[in-house]
Amino acid sequence: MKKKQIKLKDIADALHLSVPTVSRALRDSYEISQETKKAVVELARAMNYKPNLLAVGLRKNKTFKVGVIIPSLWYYYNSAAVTGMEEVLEEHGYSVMICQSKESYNREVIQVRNLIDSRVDGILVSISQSTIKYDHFIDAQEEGIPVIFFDRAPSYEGASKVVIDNKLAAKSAIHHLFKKGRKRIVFIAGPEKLRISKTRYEGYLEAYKEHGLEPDENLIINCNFTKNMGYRATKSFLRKNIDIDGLFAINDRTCIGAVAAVQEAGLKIPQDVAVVGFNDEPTVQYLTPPLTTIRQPAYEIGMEAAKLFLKERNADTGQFTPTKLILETELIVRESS
Amino acid sequence: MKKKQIKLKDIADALHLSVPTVSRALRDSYEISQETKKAVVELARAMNYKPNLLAVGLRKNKTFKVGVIIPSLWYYYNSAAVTGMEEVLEEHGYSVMICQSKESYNREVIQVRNLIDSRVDGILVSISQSTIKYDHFIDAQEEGIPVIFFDRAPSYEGASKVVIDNKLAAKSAIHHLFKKGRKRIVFIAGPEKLRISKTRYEGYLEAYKEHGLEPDENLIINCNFTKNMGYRATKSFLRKNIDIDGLFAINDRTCIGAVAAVQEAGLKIPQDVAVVGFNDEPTVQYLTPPLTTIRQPAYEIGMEAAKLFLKERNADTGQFTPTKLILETELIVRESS
DNA sequence: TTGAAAGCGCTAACAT
DNA sequence: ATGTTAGCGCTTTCAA
Repeated sequence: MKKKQIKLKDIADALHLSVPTVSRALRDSYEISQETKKAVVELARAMNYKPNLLAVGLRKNKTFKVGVIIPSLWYYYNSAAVTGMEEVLEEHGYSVMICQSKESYNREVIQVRNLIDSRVDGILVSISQSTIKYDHFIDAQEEGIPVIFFDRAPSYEGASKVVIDNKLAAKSAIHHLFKKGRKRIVFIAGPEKLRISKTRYEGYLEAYKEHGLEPDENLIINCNFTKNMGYRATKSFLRKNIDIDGLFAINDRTCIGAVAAVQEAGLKIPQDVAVVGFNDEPTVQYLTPPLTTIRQPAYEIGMEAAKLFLKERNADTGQFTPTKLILETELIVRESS
Repeated sequence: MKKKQIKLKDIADALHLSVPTVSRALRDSYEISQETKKAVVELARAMNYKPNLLAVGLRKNKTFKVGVIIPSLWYYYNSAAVTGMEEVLEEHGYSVMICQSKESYNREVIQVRNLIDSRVDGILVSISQSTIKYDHFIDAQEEGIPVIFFDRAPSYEGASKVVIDNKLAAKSAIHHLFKKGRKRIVFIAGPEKLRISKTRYEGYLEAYKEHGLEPDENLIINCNFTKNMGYRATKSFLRKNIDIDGLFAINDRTCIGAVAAVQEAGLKIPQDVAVVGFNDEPTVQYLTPPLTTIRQPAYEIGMEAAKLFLKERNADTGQFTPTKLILETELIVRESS
């Protein structure tokens, strides 16, 4: 049943031409006569010729594949970013290979190596929670593969990044809660090592300072990035009976868990505790009460990261200046605050 | 900056061997002496040799890439299925190229063609809402590329499938509502053309029949697969003031919209209207009230689809019998019913 | 305007 | 146990 793949030679033979001529004709080279071009193109269509991308890739040392590494497809903003990238890249003939690090540094390293081995033309990464070394990315760059960080970017300055201003976003959330008359705001800070956790925490602190209030360290909860962890951490926090009137969580999932814990403790949202999340995941507007949260432009982040790749793919490695793009977030106020 | 890629020849030259010998040594061929093997392997490690997969692929006519086409990464069960596939496939050295059809037949066709052009070793598909012709899949099969359908499979019998028993699942939901004393159950049926919509509708009808009740056609709502559509469709349905006491939605997203509409109309869930969704998306247990829903084993579906691919990748095309795997669903009872 | 020759990096068939 | 030759399908010299 297996159909034979048409190759250049088949067309060449049929038209009594040579293979290179056919190749050039199909690429519309100036050195080929109009008639030849026409004949070749028509026959190629008729025979349903498809270039063997492996052969082209081998020859040109390009694969037209871009590797994307994200912590997890479950994260709404990761999927959104990937979709934004595809939007941009597919127009330029690239396809995307998605790898999930599952928040594991080891997996991330392996995936980068695999992508290098697969000779992808570029790597776009949102780093895992546990990533603290960046050698694997440097390796990729040394192989001539441009690396672009998006969303979760490391401190490493040798590559371009597309991020949001996490500090500012956190500040805006806290100031919003201040405006609602809240002063004792719990911060569910996420994993300690993660850079965006720290940065958002800085925003939290700065907001307090700007408001002339003293932050209380007891109000900080570190926990992992899941609903369950948010639930459990909040639950055990509430047992301490510390006085609170507001809550800001590093992301919506954790926030959903926290909200459940708060409600179980008999506290009313927003009357007793005003709540703000982060990310504006699709379902949070249907929670009871609908969640106030910070929308980050994940789709746009993806698009911009892809555009940076397109810009850098041909740049002479060695001496290009990495770009740092900062996109704006938006506070979406709903009934939880 | 760009490091030179080490190739077989570099190793061969360094050891005064021929390229094929090195190649065989690295693949642990029986015909190579132990010492040579050892020397080659060690040097390869030391030089950080990585085979050029393009060249290997060109030679062996394999790419170790598998194409996956899904309607959308937003759908929880799609992401889950993809993750399941990766789990299985990465062990066998395959990487996955994910394409989102975005429910568009045209995009799906283009993506299949691209995957064929990229010479993927297999294609795993959950078809789009608007797919009614299957020529593109047949094309792929004719090129010798195994095609496996998962989740949303077409009626086309020429390829293996991994699905759930949609009729049975729907029946179990309706019977559950019957047990709760409900008789006038709205069915939010999703897009009319979609096969799983029809099948779940059949389950709805059969349940009624088995229960000795006459189904009422006025209780069927057709609408698209989004929260908003669920909301709007339910809203306008409720305006007709038709008597209802139960609601079953084709998926959780639509269901969330429907629930919002029902609650806005002043009806209590589950007292006035008992509600069952479909998919058990991660957030639905945190809705108010937590949603009763049907869990489909998306992750397992993905794994099984991948395993079928592994089984079929070497089978002689032409005369293999397609497998049809049916996985079990589970009704998760929560407070909405 | 076209063709011949060479080579991308690898592996398989056929020597030896 | 190792080397020689050839070829996967394409593009890029270079030559005519």
